[in-house]
Amino acid sequence: MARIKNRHFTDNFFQNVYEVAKLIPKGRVTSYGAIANYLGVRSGARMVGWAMHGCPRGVPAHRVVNSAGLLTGKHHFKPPVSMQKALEREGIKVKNDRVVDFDKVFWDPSRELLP
DNA sequence: AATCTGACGGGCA
DNA sequence: GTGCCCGCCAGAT
Repeated sequence: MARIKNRHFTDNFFQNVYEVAKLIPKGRVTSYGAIANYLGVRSGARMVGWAMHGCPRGVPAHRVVNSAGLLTGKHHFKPPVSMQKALEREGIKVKNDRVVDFDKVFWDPSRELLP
């Protein structure tokens, strides 16, 4: 697929991001890059992050962290600690803004979710 | 129109 | 493990 550079494509991309985010099982987390990869945009991790900037209600944005398991987006929550709180409430342990056992709670849409 | 920034990722020293 | 650089694309100024 050649690069499609119109608004329609980005709108779909944002929608897809929200859909995938909603599918993240409770007690699991995923990364921006994983979602981008699942959507076919290899280097769209930043776009996923930007999509979360306007995440509608019902989208568990707190379950999306960066590839290192860091809660890089916590500063966008009010209060910022609410992200960690939400994760801990679901059984995910967070220490020093980092998800403990990230490899085990990691949920890869491309692998666990079938197209 | 040009430039900078950003809830990122991967590669390399 | 840590730090720096580059690529990536959409908004904001």
